[in-house]
Amino acid sequence: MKAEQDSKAEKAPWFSESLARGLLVIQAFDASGPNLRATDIAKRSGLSRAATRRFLLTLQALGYIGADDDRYYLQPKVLDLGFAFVSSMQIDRLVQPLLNELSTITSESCSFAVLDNDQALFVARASGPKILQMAVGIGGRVPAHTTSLGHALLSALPHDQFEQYMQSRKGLIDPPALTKLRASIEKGRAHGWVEVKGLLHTAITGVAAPIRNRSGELIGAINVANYGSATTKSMRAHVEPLLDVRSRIEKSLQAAGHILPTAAGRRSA
Amino acid sequence: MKAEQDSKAEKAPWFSESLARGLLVIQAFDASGPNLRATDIAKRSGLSRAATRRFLLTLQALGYIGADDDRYYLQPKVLDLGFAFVSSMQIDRLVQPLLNELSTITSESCSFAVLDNDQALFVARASGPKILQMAVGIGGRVPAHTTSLGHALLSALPHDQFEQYMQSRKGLIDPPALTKLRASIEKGRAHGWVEVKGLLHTAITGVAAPIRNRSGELIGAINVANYGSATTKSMRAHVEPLLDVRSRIEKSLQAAGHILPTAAGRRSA
DNA sequence: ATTATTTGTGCGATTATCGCACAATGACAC
DNA sequence: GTGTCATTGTGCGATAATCGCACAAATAAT
Repeated sequence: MKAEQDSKAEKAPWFSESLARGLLVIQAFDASGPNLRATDIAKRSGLSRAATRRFLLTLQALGYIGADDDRYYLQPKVLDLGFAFVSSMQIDRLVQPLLNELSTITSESCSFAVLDNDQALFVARASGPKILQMAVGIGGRVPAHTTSLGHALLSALPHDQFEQYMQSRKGLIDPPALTKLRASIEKGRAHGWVEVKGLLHTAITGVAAPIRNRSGELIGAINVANYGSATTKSMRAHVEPLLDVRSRIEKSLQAAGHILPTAAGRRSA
Repeated sequence: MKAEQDSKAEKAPWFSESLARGLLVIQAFDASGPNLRATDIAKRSGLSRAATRRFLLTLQALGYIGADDDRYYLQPKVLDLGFAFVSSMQIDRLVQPLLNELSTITSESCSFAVLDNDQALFVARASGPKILQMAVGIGGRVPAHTTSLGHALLSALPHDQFEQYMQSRKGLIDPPALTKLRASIEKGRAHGWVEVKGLLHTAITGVAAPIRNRSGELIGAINVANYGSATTKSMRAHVEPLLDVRSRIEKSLQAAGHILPTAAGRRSA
């Protein structure tokens, strides 16, 4: 039904077409393969070949794109853009050390993720000493309802946003699973943490807790995950360090002036 | 002496100012903290406040930036841009599994990195079972001369580019270290792999090998690293699996049509 | 209350960006 | 070898996108 973006849509005087188009070009590379020709990219991005070429040249001049003869490929520099996010959140400085600590205490893999629409997006991880490793790496995404991290994230959402999410999942998740999901989230809201067992894979068990800012809004979530034969009991033992590290991360982020410094400061009467 | 970008520099008819400026805005967030106000960003990016605002609004409309009252912050979606690189190289699908395998065989941490100017940029990693972990995570950078990965990368560079690198390091690295570096790289060129001990930290030892495309050009490098008391001998035992995995990664990338599919196809006479 | 900053926005001026059109190049078939 | 087809590089005039100033409103600091 997406009625927006129609043919003659008002045009906003502040919208920078060129920027939007240029970003389209970067994303045209996505899974499409390592090196593309100008025409391919034009097709993928829906821009004219001439425009595509101009953007490619520009990006090349800026060092984001390399060209070999007439094939184009992304340069590692584009990672700077993605990691502008990571460094803007100061993940490496504020979150990673505490995550490492948690991993050492629990001898398990610990991750930090944020919510991106209906997905949990892995931003940082401290791998545990166990052999089995999570297949999805940093920057990877997983449907929120399939992991403890996702449940923790959803449990910290405002009610209306959560209901909106649940609504959007209808038809995509079978009803019994949906019911279970809601139960899990409600338990999470009550306890401040969640436990999820055998959702993404039968052998995976995880405990997770949301990270909030000073005004209680969701920032992300951390978890402790076991990919083997952890008992519920053994996982429960990880909850205390989990919550401890959680609040230390929250303190740390707040001290760094993270998202909404005062948060009280809305327009008053 | 950067004589370029001078006041009235010819102006290129194909360069998209708007794209370049918009990207500047994203990067203005970098380490500057999680949420900035329009004026800050204008200052940091060197653009006029009006222009800055237009780009912020545009990026917000595209979902890359969030706004709260009048603070702006990056949304996780910007990671899509960075990971356009990772997915364009199909790291997760082609490299990560083999990296995991190498880590399992050696019981050590294994990483994949690419060369970005004078730095090794970590793109993927399989953490080993040991407690000690590398402090610098995915997306992180380290001066090339300080790690086995960096040495491997440098050893696969064309001679002129390598010499250019060495030239640029003069004055930044003390002469004896530079001499050692050159010796290490030459050994690397001869053997096809390098061993580096105690450079970034006295306790770190690593063996690494470059990854090349079909035409022999550098793509990246992988390594096996030990953060404890590994002997030279024990590390040597890792060389065989390292080289084995290296060539399997190369095959895998080539099969996926990686960088320069035929590579013979230059302009002939 | 008064000043100093900041934000939001309208506007006319400018120039950056558009996409067509053509020549040149290489791919491929026959 | 020659003829087709697809793709690239590039000029150009037309147009619309982008510029930054300037002013009002709002907020924070003195």
